[in-house]
Amino acid sequence: MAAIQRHRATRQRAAILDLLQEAESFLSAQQMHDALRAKGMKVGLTTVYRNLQLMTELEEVDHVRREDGESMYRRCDSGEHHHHLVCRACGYTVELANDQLETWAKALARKHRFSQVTHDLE
Amino acid sequence: MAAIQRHRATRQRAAILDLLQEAESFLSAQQMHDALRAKGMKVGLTTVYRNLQLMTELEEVDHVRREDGESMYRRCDSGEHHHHLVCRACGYTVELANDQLETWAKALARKHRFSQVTHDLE
DNA sequence: CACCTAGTTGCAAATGGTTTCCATTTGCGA
DNA sequence: TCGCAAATGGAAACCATTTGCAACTAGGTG
Repeated sequence: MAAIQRHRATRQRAAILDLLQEAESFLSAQQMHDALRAKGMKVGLTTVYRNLQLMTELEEVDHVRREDGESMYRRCDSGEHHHHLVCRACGYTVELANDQLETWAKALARKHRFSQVTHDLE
Repeated sequence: MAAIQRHRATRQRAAILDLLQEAESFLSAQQMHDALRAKGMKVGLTTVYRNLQLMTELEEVDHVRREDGESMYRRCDSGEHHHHLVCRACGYTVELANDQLETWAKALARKHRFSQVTHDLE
């Protein structure tokens, strides 16, 4: 949001980004924290949360909520608007770039007199 | 879950259901609690949560999560699978019964070799 | 109608994810 | 090398939701 913002390159931030880079599915903040500690890195849970929040704002990672309300994060390949297909069993995820849905959503919104439609689909 | 379960008709349960009946949009457990107290009714917050949980299991109410993770509940007209169109400003909601989406979702799932697809769309 | 008992209630305390406080550390431009 | 704002992290605060438990009650039974 901030017009000009300087972000430093810290060991912790790099570690979190690396972890997300390797991950093949969504991870929760706590899972990342555990994984980092397991690797022997000293990173505070608070720091993980703060960086994920920052990266989400910068749109470097995607953020979705599980059914139980826990936040899950994932580094996305494209910076564009898209959806995910998530396996409930193993968490395997497929990214979707779907114009059809967009078109459909807009038409639907018009029909019901809504505007500025955004949507979530998992 | 229990095969045979007897549910009593209590003052509190009726009040919660009434409130949902009148509501024109989603309500959080806390909002309901406040509303009931405002009406002069003595209902414990715990009771509100427990009844909402029960009603959700019995599929008498729908349950969705707001962006911030808070649970919102609404009594639905139809007991069938459907989606909602929610106004981000006022909370006004439209229920959708959409076969097209279902079909699309299934085709998409097949394409990516998923099965037993469920989805959320708001 | 009085009784029984499992469903129900509600306060307090516990949970669990996430955020805030604040003192200390650390990038990094000058 | 200096200086300082950004960043860190452990503890405490937050807040929605859940659980423990003793008291209460709807509603079927004798």
